[in-house]
Amino acid sequence: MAHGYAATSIDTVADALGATKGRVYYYYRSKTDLFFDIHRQAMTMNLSVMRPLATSARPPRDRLVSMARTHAMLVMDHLPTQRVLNQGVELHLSGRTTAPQRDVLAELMAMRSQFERLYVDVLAEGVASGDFRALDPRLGAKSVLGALNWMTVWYSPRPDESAETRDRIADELATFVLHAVRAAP
Amino acid sequence: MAHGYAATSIDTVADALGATKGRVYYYYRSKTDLFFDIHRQAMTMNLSVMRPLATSARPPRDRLVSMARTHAMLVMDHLPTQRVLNQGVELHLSGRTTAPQRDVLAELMAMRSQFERLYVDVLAEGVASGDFRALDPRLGAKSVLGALNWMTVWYSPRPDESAETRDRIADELATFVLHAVRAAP
DNA sequence: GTCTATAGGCCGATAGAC
DNA sequence: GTCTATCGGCCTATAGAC
Repeated sequence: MAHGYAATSIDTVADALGATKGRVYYYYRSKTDLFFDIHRQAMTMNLSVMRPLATSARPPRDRLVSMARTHAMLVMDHLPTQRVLNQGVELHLSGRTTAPQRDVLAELMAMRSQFERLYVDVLAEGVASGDFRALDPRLGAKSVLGALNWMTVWYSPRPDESAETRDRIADELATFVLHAVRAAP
Repeated sequence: MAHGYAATSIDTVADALGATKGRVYYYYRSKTDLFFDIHRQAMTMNLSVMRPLATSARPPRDRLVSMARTHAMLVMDHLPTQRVLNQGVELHLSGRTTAPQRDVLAELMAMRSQFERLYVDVLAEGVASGDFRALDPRLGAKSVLGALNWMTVWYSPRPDESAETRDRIADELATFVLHAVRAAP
């Protein structure tokens, strides 16, 4: 989470646990398996938080705002976890996986797609209802995800940071996203 | 560019050149120096392309649209280079640099700040002129950069991709960004 | 200027004591 | 279940031949 997958050794992980490699390899067969497990846990959390918001009966505008707001809060509250999620793509892109790992990786990429589709569907519905301007929902979702996931790059909690500051950031991001896609009033 | 900094060996770099390690180490004292040089070249290119657009005499709206459009094109035309740029942040975040490298890294981070400030200044000017809604220019710039830089994660050129497809993507992104910040008409 | 050869170190993974 | 010890391999970087 702190140094990236490739740059982190199992010894470092063990140190953080106050243990040695032996313990880590008792629970995980390989470094990749460990990464996959963390990735799966993180994505499961994200989906369980975001799905109810995406599929509620409220109008597309409200759903998108609550999704973006909650998404931003997720990044700020679980920054290391969200960083891992973004590293998952890198691992996927590099193609540096062995054959048996590829199935697990495929499962994780499927979860990523589910997550992204929550945004795509809300955008498509909003375009159809006239709430949102005519846009390609898939490109729109990529852009929304970009604005929000990019927080993992620049956001760093300050020691004296108040809950109000985080609220303000989440609100700004959600407003940005809503304005980007809504139909001109 | 393809596998990430940590996961790429100098042997791999040499292979791509049809050479061996010896040649690489004749030109660069260390792997980090090589990375820094690529990073500097990439950022210099970005700044030289984007600065004229950001500082032209046109209204903030036009400048922002041309910046976003060109930025998107930069990502699509120089995908590996832009990926390297985003990895620079990771290296910065991890703090895994030795003392002598820290000065060079600081220089690169200064160039990153200059690049980001191009957006911050245009946004601030647009807010002051009433072209853009009341927003925090720094947060707005982060969001804009997120939407655009996130392209390095999802964009992958298709073999049969036409220039029109790229134009459409760049236009969609630029429209997204403009709508996100402009004042309600 | 480019190569081969290799030093020196770290890392992923395993074996086996306790 | 956790440890120590270690293997084998890869990687950064250097030395020296050509």
